[in-house]
Amino acid sequence: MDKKICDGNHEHCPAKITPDYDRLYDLSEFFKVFGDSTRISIISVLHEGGEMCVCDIADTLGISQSAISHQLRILRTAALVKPRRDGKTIYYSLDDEHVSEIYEVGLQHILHKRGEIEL
Amino acid sequence: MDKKICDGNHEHCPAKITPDYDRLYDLSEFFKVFGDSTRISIISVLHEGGEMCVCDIADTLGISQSAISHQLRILRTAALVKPRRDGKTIYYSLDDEHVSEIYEVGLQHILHKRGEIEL
DNA sequence: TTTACATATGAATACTTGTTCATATGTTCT
DNA sequence: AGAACATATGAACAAGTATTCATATGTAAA
Repeated sequence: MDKKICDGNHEHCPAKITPDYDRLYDLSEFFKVFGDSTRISIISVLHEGGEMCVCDIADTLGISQSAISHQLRILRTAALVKPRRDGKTIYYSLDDEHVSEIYEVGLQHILHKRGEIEL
Repeated sequence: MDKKICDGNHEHCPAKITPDYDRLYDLSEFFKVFGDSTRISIISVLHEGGEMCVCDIADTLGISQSAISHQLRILRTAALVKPRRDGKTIYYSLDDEHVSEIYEVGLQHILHKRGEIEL
């Protein structure tokens, strides 16, 4: 009952590929976290400025403390940032080296597309 | 009228950072494209299998031709894939080397988190 | 223990987005 | 020209999500 959409008589009919949907789902969820301007801004700020407290992030970005806190939770859950408490203040920093790497590659890509970088 | 949220008396009050919001918005839009399971599956399939036509992508993933076509448009608009017409058939492939790079780094990240890879 | 500060969170709302269904476009073959 | 095939697209609906507002938690100082 394999419902073929096309007749399969194409010149280029590639070898069967069996996608690992679990992996791909996790992967899309991972990238989804980068795909919001507030969250990528938080990542950017932590990437540039290193460890920073919530209110300084909010102040730097001009976004409400509540909104930042909500997004930090998502970033925390995804293990992209990690908190460190010092008294009343909680400092956040990037958790994983992959985060910086992906941020940088993505940035290079859009700078390249804008012609602001030669590569 | 610089409404400070915190009093700024923290031990670690970092140097002023001025985010480039235009860049960050573009960057988030870029990552947003990766952040959908259908689109990342398309990217995955093209990454593994190289150039492939629409109906083979749909067939491989078990997703309707219409849904694939809609998502291909988004990928095309973001310049992540490029089409090549051959008669009735349109073959798609990954457009930019950055796409593969980001896909691979992201995959490594989640495999690492799952403990399926040592790094 | 009150008061003030830093952060987190629940509920509600407004907005975005992915899929389906039906149909349109464009190509090839007869 | 007409039929069949491959892909694209518009409209509608459902589902997800980011922000705001109000408030709660937790910590430190008075």
